[in-house]
Amino acid sequence: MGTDSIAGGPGPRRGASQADVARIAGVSGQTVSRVANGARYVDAATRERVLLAMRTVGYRPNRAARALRTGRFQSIGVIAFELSSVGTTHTLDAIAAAAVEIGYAINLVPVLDDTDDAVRAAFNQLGEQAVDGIIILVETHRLDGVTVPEGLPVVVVDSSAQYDYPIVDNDQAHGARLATEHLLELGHETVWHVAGPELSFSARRRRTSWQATLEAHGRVVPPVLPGDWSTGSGYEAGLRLAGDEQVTAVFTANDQMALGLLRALHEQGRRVPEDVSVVGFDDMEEAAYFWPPLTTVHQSFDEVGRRAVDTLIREIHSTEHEEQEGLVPTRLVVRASTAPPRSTTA
Amino acid sequence: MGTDSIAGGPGPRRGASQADVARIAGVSGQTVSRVANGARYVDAATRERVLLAMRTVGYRPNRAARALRTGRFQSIGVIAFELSSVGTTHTLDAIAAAAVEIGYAINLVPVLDDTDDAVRAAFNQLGEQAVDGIIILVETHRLDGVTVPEGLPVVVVDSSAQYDYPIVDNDQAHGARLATEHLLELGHETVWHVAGPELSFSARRRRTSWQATLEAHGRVVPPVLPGDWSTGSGYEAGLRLAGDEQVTAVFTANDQMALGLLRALHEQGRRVPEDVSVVGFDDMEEAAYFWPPLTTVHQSFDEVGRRAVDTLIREIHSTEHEEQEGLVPTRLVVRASTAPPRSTTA
DNA sequence: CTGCGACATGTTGACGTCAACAGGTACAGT
DNA sequence: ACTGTACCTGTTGACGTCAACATGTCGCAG
Repeated sequence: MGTDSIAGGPGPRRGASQADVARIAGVSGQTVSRVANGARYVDAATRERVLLAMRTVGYRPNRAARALRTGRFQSIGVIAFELSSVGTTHTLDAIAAAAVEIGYAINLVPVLDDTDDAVRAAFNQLGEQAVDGIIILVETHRLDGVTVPEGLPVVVVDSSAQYDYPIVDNDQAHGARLATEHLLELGHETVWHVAGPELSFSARRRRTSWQATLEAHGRVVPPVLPGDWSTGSGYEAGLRLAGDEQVTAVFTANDQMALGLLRALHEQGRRVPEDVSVVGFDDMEEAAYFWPPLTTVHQSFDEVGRRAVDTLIREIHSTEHEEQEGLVPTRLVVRASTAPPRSTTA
Repeated sequence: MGTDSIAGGPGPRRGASQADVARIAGVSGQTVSRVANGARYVDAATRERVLLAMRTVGYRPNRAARALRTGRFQSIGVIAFELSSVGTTHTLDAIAAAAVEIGYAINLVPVLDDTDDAVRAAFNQLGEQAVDGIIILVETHRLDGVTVPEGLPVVVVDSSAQYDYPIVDNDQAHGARLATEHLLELGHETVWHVAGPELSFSARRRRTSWQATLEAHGRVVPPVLPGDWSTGSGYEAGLRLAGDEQVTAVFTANDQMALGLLRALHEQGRRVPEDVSVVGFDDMEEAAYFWPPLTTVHQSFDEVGRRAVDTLIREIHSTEHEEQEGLVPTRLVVRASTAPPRSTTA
């Protein structure tokens, strides 16, 4: 029979090709291509015949061939660091959803550790990967020595402004200011801060903004407690703060650390919010069920993801750089972990 | 000059090709290919010359062309549902890491909602996507009417055994038994259960195993409290259980629901573990910092992800199906949320 | 009845890569 | 010297697709 066996072609798995469809439908390959791509100028009857043939043989266009021919891959690369962090995960989720909706595939490249080499390796991967653009979800500033392949469009999800690429992010500074001002307005003398990791720009922005807000209100700026996003580091910070009666208000750079902090305060017999008020950052799903329910800064990861994709697609289709910075507003969600201090100076 | 401008080729972005490297190095394209793929029989000097040429022009092999030629894409598709769930995220993270280490790319396809159509759409995507195999992280049993493209290797991360594909998962049944027995051994009369969503096989396995364990010990099986993995649903369940003095031990199908439950119990003045013991499932990072620290079942998502990739790769390279089921053992982590009941029948 | 635009289809070739084949050279064993 | 084997390199063609360029047909204005 005409159906030749597995032998012959290079790869093992060979689905039906455009040519097969063309033969069955009695048209040229080009017409099949036209139908597949929804081009104009195809007779309705012909189109039907082709579609039928496609269905019978189970035709699927070969992305590799298409990409080779057109130079377009309909795919965007996402470089992510530490998928397990709340923000990254949510953002990735939103990015994936947005990308799929416009027919783009997601090429996920994890950065295994935060050495320069790992980051470079990730970029190299994407260099030979078939992607039309890159979204960087990496939470480190270590992108210096790294060369982005050729003129690949790039969008960075980060609050730093030191790249030449468009940036999309939650408005960290605004959120941190909201959190700090909220505590001051409640009557607290000053606000302590448990920071995120040094290398994270988000963390840095939150810290800077907290400090600036305190200074703007003429308050003392207490020493920063170091943290690394983890619940454990929040717990450590909590143990250190619990001993100090002066501490009546704490702003932690994320919710997970806030959880650890709450736990440490409980253990040490400091009540929240009666003795100490706590504000987090992220508004992860669980935050509303902390004990007590956590006042925190809500971030719109969905919106960030969607905007990142939008921006990247626009970069891909346009020729010139548009260097806009897209900050998504954050908002304070007041729950039960904050209250006026017990002994207000009055 | 020889360097022709942007015009000419189809796509806009054209990096250096094998031919360019060949010209510079003064060899044939085939030799460049050999160097790129580490083939034997290339003279050391020649290899150096080629490598140098590669570096000068910044050559990166074109994955699309390679895939077209070889029929191999060095890429695996991951179909994931609800990225934001703890287990899925961790597993995806591990999968990505494992895949990258062996030079495979990850093609992430989210299932936007849990309708059949959405699942089918995801598969279709991967059908024309360039992937060598698929890992299914979808937490639903709705894979019935779905046709997996051709003979694409598939690995399912799920506890159901109803597919013809290899399965890798944490040993849910074992974990649930451990949790239940732990509570019985502490002296509790019986154990209540807050279940995960109906459609989830993991949830179902945990529930079935909990029930079987109770029956094996001749205990009364209390009615199941419905949940949907969310903290909120755990809270609801907690409110319902808090009123019943009979309830002294609860096993929730995941940690997030346990958090909600703890909160509800606190609110209603039921102390944990003095009045009620609670066991979760997942051992998410935060669990150790709940109030009180949560006794829970630890899952090795890393191991599951690694095994899933291993299995898939083996499927890709071998011709026949190996239908083994790889269950990764779980273990109980005892913290402070469990204790003997106050009034042991003695 | 000529000509021109809108419609409909087909032919050719190239995207970048690698498998298959086809030389080669060098050196061992006979 | 002759054969065989290990090594090294080049030539050719095809993977499946689509852009560019043919050809057509049809209907309608002039």
